[in-house]
Amino acid sequence: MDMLLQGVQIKVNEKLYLKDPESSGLGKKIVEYSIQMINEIGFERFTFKKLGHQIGSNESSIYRYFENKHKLLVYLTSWYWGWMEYQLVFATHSIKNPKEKLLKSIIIITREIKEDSAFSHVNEVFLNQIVINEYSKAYLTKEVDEENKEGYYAIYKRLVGRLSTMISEVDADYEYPTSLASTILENGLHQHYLREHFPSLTDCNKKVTPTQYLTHLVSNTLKQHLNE
Amino acid sequence: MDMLLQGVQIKVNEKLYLKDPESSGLGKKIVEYSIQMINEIGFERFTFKKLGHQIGSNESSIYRYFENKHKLLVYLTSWYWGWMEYQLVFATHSIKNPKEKLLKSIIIITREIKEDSAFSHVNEVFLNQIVINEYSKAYLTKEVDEENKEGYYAIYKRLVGRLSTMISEVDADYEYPTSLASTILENGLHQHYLREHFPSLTDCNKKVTPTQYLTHLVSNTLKQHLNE
DNA sequence: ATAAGTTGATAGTAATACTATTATATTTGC
DNA sequence: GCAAATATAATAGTATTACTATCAACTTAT
Repeated sequence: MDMLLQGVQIKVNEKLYLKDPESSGLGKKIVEYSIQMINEIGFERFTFKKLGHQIGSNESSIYRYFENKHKLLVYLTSWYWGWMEYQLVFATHSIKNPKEKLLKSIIIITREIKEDSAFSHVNEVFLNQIVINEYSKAYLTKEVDEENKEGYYAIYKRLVGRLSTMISEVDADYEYPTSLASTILENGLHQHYLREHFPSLTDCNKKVTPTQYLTHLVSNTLKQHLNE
Repeated sequence: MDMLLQGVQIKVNEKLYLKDPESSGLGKKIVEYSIQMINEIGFERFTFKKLGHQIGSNESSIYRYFENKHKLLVYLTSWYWGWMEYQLVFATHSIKNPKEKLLKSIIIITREIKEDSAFSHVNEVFLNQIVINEYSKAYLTKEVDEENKEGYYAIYKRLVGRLSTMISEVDADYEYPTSLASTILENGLHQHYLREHFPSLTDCNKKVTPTQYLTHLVSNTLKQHLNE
């Protein structure tokens, strides 16, 4: 996954941080090592104190970048969705055929990330794991409506919107393009999780990918309509 | 939803509690008010101390029933899935036609719970909300594999299994019955959540239910096969 | 009536999730 | 090259969480 990423920067909502982590060495370290650490010990056990220790920096310094670990998680996952959106647009913009375009998009969105790409301090492989294991915790909170109003989830929503549009371009009569789009994104993550921890709850395994399952699902759902 | 529930007891894994909450008045109070409180303030803010205060009991007494709030959450959600399984079996056991049976099951599983049923100290309406808002947090932890081995998620797995079987009975050639079953369960909850907090991410709304969306999805996916 | 078990009250510990203050580096602007 | 501005580190402190331990009081079963 080596693309023309030099000069490209993923923009996330500025309210997610107190000081832009991209603006300094320490900020980048915070991002780099928080990804490593959350992936390793999980979000619950992760603390700013531990992270400070790990990067040879002070807890209080980290608090100058992020108000709390929840906002850091929303920041990291937003970044991930921004990166995903970039991949999606990049890989599909030249595809004219709507069906082909949609199928390509499903591949991009639901595949497992196995290789780190060109953003030096962000490990997308780990970040993909974090999104699978922790993303729900970012929005399943009592503050979700306020945060949503503040635009914390704007990138993710834009991504669902893009996918929804592509679905409608394949089948303008399909009644649930947005629900189907959100299902692809969310259930893509879920099937990855099940494959890893609850193999008896999925048909996905080493040989069958969530991509295949969801491609089949979407394909048949829309084909049905086209044949009517 | 008034059924013959007298004499029926939902059994959950015994490792989830230190002392069976069904065995005493205090235990039942813990269950009743923890459901209320988690629903009200959310799982993160919920503590045994607050609960103790609410029920006029001591924090330490609650710890004699549940090791920690995580196990209480797994207990409550297990109970919910056990209750759901009961509803499912009860409502579908006499249906012979596989397609009809599956459709009825999807309704049972994905509908919003609006009425409290006959289990005195368990409010299923609140519990349904808790499952929508908090269930992922029960299994998205670093301890999931151990806990799974201990059988904490057995009821949920059995429920997915039942649904998967029903799918295969409608279409024996469909390649992803288990994934589709887990999608129905999980995405059912998710669409309810989106409808409430992210209306722009779903086509479900006051008039269109997650049940309709998922029924349509499954119907078309399987019909496709039957028509081949 | 006594023993066994349950609950309540109190105290205490380690960790978490911060905030505040001050000292020390480092950067930058001129 | 130096002063001013800014960033970071160190230390301390608070309230809350998530427990554990102990002992007293009360309830129930025999």
